Amino acid sequence: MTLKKETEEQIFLAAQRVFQKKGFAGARMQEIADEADINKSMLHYYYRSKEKLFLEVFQSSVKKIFPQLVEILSSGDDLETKVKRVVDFYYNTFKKHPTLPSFVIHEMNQHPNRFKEFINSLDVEVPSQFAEQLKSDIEAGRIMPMKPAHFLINIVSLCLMPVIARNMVQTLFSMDDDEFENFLEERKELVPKIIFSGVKR
Amino acid sequence: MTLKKETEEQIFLAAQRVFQKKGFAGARMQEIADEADINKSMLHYYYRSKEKLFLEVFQSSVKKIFPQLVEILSSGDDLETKVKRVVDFYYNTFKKHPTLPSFVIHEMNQHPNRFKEFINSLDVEVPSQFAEQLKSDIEAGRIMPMKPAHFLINIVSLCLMPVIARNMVQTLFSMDDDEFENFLEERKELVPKIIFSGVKR
DNA sequence: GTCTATATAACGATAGAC
DNA sequence: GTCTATCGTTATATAGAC
Repeated sequence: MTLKKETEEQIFLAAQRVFQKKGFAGARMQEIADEADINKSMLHYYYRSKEKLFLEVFQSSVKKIFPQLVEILSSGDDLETKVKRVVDFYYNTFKKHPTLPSFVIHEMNQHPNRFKEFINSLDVEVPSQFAEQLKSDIEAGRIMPMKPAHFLINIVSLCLMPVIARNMVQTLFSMDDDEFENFLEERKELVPKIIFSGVKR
Repeated sequence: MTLKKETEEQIFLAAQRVFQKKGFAGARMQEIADEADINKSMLHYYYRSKEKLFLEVFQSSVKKIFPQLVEILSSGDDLETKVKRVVDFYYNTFKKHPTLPSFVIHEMNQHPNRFKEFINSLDVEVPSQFAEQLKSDIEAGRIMPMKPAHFLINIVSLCLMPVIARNMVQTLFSMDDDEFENFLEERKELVPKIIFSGVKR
């Protein structure tokens, strides 16, 4: 008997890497076992099935993206600070887990209803105070008029898309890995500027 | 003998639907055959293997996204017109093919090198004239200062992300399908406004 | 708990009749 | 060109020894 907790954790971490890279359909239990350096039977011993192992990884991945976002939006900060915190949070998270967002999106699109149920079970909701805060910044001319949904989707789009489509960006603009890292760093400053670009003159 | 061309075309269209929805690893030859209402053996008769059928679908999908983009950027239009045309083009394309962008991104991430080679074989390149055009609009204060790569990625991000993450948007903001369609319509106007929001005051 | 061996099912692909 | 039947492989999952 090695330590039970360690083995289970090893499997989970390996599964996370493989699922996030290959997706559920593309992942192989053998590959996860190899990645964890653990016998393939152990995967079933601890998680019963590929499906159950996947679900744990998927739900844990979703939790990395949404609750933190809502937590920042619910804070007492002013809007500009919130936006900067969201941008920072996303770029730091995806630096550690580059394939996390495309994984969540791909699997969410495979099972939309399962995803909806899980999100609802987390009750992550955009705080009602947020809409008023946005309205006041719009009236002050700091942000161009738009609904809260557009505002949030804009931030998320500008942060996530370059990470998801990294290969596209590097190919089209002939960037090597260092240049791409630098590109992302530049966006940390650029994205909040765009979001707070005020009304068109 | 039914018409050869029609059968081959039927298979391709069915494969397009299934691959774009499920991805290569998640797609089943039997499902493509059912979707095309054609015997499974015919898939191999016309396309030899799943891999070859997939490649045709993937390459055709990539061609739907990039060459048109470059064509618009290379035109004689002023920058604001170009942006509006790009936004219109993407929203119209993805209205017809909602799963196209997430499919291309997912498969591109599975085989980055294959993707790069194919893109290079198309020689889709951002026209050199474009950087100068952007510079002149920046100097005129119509756009906040940034490199061409940021400018283009911003447009693509704001257009593609809501389509790719449709289920996320609809879940978080409790939109039904009609409300979501309306949301996209609103963005057709909003995105160019954001892009041309000028310098921060 | 961990391993080897194996059951079982699914899937891509082909052979061969028509 | 189109069909049925089937081969060969691979993948998930389990049985059973240790």
